[in-house]
Amino acid sequence: MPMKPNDSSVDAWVCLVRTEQRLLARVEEDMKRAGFPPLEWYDVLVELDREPTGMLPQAVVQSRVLLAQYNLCRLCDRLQREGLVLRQPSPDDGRSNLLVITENGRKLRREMWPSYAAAIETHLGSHLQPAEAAELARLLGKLVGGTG
Amino acid sequence: MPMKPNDSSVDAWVCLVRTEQRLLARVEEDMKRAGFPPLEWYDVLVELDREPTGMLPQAVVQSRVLLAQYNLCRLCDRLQREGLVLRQPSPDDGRSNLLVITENGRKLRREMWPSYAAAIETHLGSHLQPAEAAELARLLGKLVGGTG
DNA sequence: CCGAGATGCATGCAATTGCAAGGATAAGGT
DNA sequence: ACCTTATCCTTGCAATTGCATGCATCTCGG
Repeated sequence: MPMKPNDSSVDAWVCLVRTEQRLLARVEEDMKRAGFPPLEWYDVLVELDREPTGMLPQAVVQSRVLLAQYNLCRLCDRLQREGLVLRQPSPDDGRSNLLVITENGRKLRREMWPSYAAAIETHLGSHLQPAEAAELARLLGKLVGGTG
Repeated sequence: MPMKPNDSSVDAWVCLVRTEQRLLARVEEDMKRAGFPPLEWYDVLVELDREPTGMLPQAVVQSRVLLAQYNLCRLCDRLQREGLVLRQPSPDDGRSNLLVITENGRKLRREMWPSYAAAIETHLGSHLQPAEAAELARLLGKLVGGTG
């Protein structure tokens, strides 16, 4: 291999990708078996539900859930079709949509959480001491700076 | 089952998923800018290239790269179409395909690695001390046991 | 005010993925 | 041998994603 980055970096990279994908698949599978929609739905709903007003511009949600713009757009189509969110023209900016969570949306998010939390506990929490989980979060946090 | 909102497990979970997705997107983007195909291609090619014989049953590759069976099947279709692998009927098992890497496949893998290694270093290695990367890998390794 | 460029959103089309089903072979019990 | 069940691979169809583009609006310099 021509280049020689720290072996430990490559090892960490492989572990990171593989572990995340495995765990995410397991958690998603648990959620699906419980009859719930994909976790992306939860991600969007929880962002809106947290807001005191229950609404956010689509672009803000997009930046928080790490989805491509066209992808969030179509995800919102689906959420809207299911009556979980509404789209309102923004009074501040004629280009922007406000995404508004509906009562059904809040209800679904609330119902998903116990299963989600249980799956996280099963697939992650039960394998780590709290201090280890905190250390993991700290190390992961060091990786997300700027564009680097 | 109700859950404490600030549980360190949940925090670690969110960091894990978000960080992996961010970093993977950045690395894939670098690779694409360098004119290379998706990383899955690399994953399959490297498994075969590592084998002394340059071949493995499709099912073995599948279990290593964490893809659904129908997904790996179609990925192999693409690799075969590009002349990077061949499919041979297995002499041991009439149901099984042997995936064989071609000279072009080995060449592509070899050419991808420097860019891949550089991207890993940029997006992960440069943010962590070697000891931190090792610790990260260790913690992640604790998460993948059995079915739990 | 005007125009150039940026931003926020939507959509047509092609590629990829998920799902369900099916065909062929293998393994194990009777 | 026969039947049942499991494994390995493939494929049709629907849903989702990626990409390029288009449209309306906003921002900013003149």
